[in-house]
Amino acid sequence: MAKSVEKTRALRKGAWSPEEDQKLTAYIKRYGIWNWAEMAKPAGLQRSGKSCRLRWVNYLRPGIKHGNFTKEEEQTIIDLHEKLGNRWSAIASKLPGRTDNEIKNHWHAHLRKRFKYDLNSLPESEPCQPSNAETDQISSFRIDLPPPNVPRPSILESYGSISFNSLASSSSNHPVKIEEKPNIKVSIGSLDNFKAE
DNA sequence: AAGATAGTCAACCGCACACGC
DNA sequence: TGCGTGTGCGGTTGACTATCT
Repeated sequence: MAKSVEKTRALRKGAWSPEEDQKLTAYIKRYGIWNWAEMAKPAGLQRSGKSCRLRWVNYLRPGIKHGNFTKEEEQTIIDLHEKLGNRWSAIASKLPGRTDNEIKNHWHAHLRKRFKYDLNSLPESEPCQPSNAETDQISSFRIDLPPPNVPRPSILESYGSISFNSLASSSSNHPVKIEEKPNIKVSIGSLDNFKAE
């Protein structure tokens, strides 16, 4: 399936260009997430499904906080890492807007180093809040009908209402896991179109 | 000013698991 | 029930930037 598809065309690697970001975002806004492996082509991207998913989940998804971790977030990471170990996705699920990749990076870059020198007294650091522009990205979200000749996203058929974050960060095959993700309220238009068709 | 080093973060890789057939 | 496929996850790498010498 996707593997064979991906084998047959040269896939781009490396950093994503703004154009690629725009294409992926526009495609997902319009059609939703139905199959990462098959989405790339109609979206006009020469990327693997994995690459698209990673880019979306870790960077493009609305609600992602970019910027420094607050003291509270750092403490949460420390506490959860003590309980859960290197289960970054589980830790990320407790920190809305933070991705497992970001937490993992932060841990390796900051916290492990801190633990090395001083386990108990974290140095003071100014919390850095994400800009309004970033948080304001969580606004309305419209999903139209899928393009011709592609399967419908089963996730949208199964749920009458859905949080955008759930839609964005999960596969259509694992609806149970979706509910564990932090809820970010958004409005999604045109869901009825799926049912009506 | 230029090279070396350290820090940061996006992205890739490979494995494991869930699911559908 | 086994196999193929898609997705999620954790570890790692590499590019880029900042700072130091």
